[in-house]
Amino acid sequence: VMILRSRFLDARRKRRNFSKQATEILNEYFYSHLSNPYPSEEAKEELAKKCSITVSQVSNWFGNKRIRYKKNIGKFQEEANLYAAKTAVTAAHAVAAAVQNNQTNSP
Amino acid sequence: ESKDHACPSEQCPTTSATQTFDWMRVKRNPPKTAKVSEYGVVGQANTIRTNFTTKQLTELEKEFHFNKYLTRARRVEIAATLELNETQVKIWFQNRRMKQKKREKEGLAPAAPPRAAK
DNA sequence: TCCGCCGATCAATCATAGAC
DNA sequence: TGTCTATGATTGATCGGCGG
Repeated sequence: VMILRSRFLDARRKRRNFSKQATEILNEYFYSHLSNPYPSEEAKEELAKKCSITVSQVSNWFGNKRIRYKKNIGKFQEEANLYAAKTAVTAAHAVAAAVQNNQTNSP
Repeated sequence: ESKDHACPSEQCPTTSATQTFDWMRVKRNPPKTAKVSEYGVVGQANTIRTNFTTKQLTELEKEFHFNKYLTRARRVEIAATLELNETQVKIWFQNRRMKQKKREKEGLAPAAPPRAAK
């Protein structure tokens, strides 16, 4: 304890929660890409702009989200279903659906 | 870009997209920071993150300002002085450089959108 | 084949904001 | 007002790829 938390004045002290809508945007991306929630640098920049936060903050958010999600999947079940329903379809699913259609409907 | 994969077969109408994808199973190997005391192997199963002391961090920081990169000789010297592995010193400098880069980038962009026109 | 670096990420932890 | 939980940030260390 006496180990004075040297950097007891880290920058992490005055933390600010992101806006409700920013979190909304981040969660939408996360759950619509649940199979691979690793946004590219470009995607991060876009998310950062939409959320009015920095790219680093976007990276931190995804890093924390991934770790905490897999640590306790059950705890996020409700949230997952909420966003799964809210989000129409992912690019992957769209492609999969297209393939499915092609197979059933021979052009 | 989007290289989705692993999608065995989805047919769960009730439990939607809640599968266990590979990224959820990723497990990192524990640190191999084997502390070698004078006497042979004090093989401490160091599976914990080392907590550098303020003194060590101060010295490392000082050295960093002098040189962003270390030479083998300097690394050995510092490791001995601070009682750290050469690897720990090496990694510290690597992380420090990345931190430096991140800061430089952060402190020059989010300022204000120059030509945003209207 | 080994080593150092980079970029991204992990994983544990810190410290605070918010819920109760 | 004092916990207990949610969450953003920090950081030692790992992973995969690249170049020497």
